[in-house]
Amino acid sequence: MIATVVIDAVLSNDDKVFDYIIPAELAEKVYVGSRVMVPFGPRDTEGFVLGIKETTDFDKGKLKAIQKSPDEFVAIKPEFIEILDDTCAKFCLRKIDVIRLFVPSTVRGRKRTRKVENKELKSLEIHDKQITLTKHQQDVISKITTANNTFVLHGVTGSGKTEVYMNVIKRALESGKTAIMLVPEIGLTPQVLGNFRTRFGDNVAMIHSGLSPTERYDQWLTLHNGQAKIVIGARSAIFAPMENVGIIIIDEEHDTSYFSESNPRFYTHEVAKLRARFNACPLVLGSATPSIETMHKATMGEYTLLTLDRRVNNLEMPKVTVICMADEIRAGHGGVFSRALLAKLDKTIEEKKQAMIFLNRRGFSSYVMCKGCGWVARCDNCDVSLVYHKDDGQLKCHYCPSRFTVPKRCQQCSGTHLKYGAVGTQKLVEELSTIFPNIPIFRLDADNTKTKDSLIEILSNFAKTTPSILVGTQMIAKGHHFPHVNVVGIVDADNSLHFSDYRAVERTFALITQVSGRAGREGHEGSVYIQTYMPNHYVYRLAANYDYNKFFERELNTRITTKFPPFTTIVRILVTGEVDRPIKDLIQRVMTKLRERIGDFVYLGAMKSPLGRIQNKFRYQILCRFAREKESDIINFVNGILKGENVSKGTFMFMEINPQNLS
DNA sequence: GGTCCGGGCCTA
DNA sequence: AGGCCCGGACCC
Repeated sequence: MIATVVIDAVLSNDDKVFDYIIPAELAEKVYVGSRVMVPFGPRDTEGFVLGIKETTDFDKGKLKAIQKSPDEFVAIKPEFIEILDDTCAKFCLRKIDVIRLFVPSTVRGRKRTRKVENKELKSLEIHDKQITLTKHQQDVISKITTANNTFVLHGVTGSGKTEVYMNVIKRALESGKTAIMLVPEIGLTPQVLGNFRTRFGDNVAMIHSGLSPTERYDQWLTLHNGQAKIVIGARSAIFAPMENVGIIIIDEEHDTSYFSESNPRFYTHEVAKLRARFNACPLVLGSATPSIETMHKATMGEYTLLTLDRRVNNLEMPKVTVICMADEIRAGHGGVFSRALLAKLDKTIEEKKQAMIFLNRRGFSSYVMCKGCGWVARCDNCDVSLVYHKDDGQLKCHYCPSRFTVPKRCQQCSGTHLKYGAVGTQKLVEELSTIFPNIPIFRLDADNTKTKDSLIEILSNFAKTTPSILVGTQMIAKGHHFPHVNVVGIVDADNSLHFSDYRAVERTFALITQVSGRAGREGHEGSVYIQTYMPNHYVYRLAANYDYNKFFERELNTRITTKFPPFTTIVRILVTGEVDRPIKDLIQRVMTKLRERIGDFVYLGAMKSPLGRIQNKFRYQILCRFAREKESDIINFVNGILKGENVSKGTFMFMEINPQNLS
């Protein structure tokens, strides 16, 4: 017999497969999906069997034989073989790119990791207890368990979505099936894992990119051999090697982390749909603020909409107050915190409760500027200003690892009057410590959660300390459940509105709704203070009233009139490289070809990308917008052009469909 | 990914 | 003419 083999190396763009003889002594060991060692050119290489057949078109005399099949198991399960081609086509990936998502590096490669027995993964348990299901929850559960649709579960924060998830998962397990539960970020997995282990025992595995190679191998194998029936994880867990999947849940489905923004680029929802179709199982996209695209599909009948519009136990939604910071200044109050928020913090501390302060900017201040000449400290390698980090006394670039000492004088005019720009989380902690000297103030952002367990540590310390205040970036917005938080302050809410991006308003609405949802979860009224310079912006008015439906309607109208997704398809082609000129030429060539071969698209331009240089690489991009063509046709068309270009070493070119990030 | 091959271009 | 560097093709 002859095996079709994909070589585990990035060969070239033509995505070839090679035929090999299966020797008689390996006939019982080589299956479709098996990992094999084959002679390839001058040496032996690893590969994966994608098919087994009797004949070949290749010159039989030149066929070589498979050397060995090293594993006791079949590395790629039939389901993945089945969705391989569709996944490649959807995201313009080569077979090996996708196979590497299916089979982690710990399973590939020569080095075999030893299985570690009884390895305990850190988990975090915060709440507190079995809840009797509301009628709404029961309705939703019965709908999900009776149809294999893609469901959009639109549930306000605190409406008990997690309880719904647990129940549909329980049903899946009861009928002998397995379950995939995705959360938007690694930081959330320990908490969810803790809650699921309490309910389901050690049936639960966890997969995300933060695991050590050994842990990852361990978890992967546990799922692969069927020992664990549930996987909790970030986006890469959509590739968990389980069989007979009975339910797939994507929680906080609007979250951008479900888009892989580096190679290999894929969109979790699309993979989930392929898996759900293969397994004939329901897919649940849950969120308090479903993305415009998702909700649009629900209104068009492609997805089934389910709604939970009440909090459990009839809790009120937190009361939201929008505060005009310009008014504060006019009243002679120029501080970071408004008077109303300060008063509420006072009261909260008096009542021995907790507060969360949200600011989507880490560091101490966002830039250092000379008051005399306007010089701003910038990164040597990137087109961005440097952020001052007071805790380690450095200027840091947020786009590369560069660190600089803080200048005492302006490096242009030698002036000594340096101004520190917009406040970050570090500065907020400092201010709060001055105002409330005896109250523990915790901080949570990308800077102090680098080590594996630091996030869990901060969260659990905050959870057991009353009164206290937690300051953080959007990391604190997602899903965490803290019963004693009754006030949430949103400092500089406008921050995310100012991105020149058609999704900026949508993102701001989602962020405010998420953060607000942290307040008042356990029988006491919560309050939220939004500090803004644009108090009349509709995003604040609608977020304050929890009026998602109005917001969706309004945003969808904007997308129609401005011709943005879901009514058009945006394609971004980005080229990066160390030398300016050739990249410029390359992007111009591609632009010309795009223009030559298609008449019916709105051309937006080829230009230096908003961040013109990152990590010493120049960046140019083409943005175009297709109004009528099918997405798959667009992908094929653009990809055809890109493949025709020879990209020199050190230069990268790729396309993105409806990119999340335009910088 | 590694290796081999050939064209281009420098030097003598 | 000889050498060597780089980019492309090829590997079942």
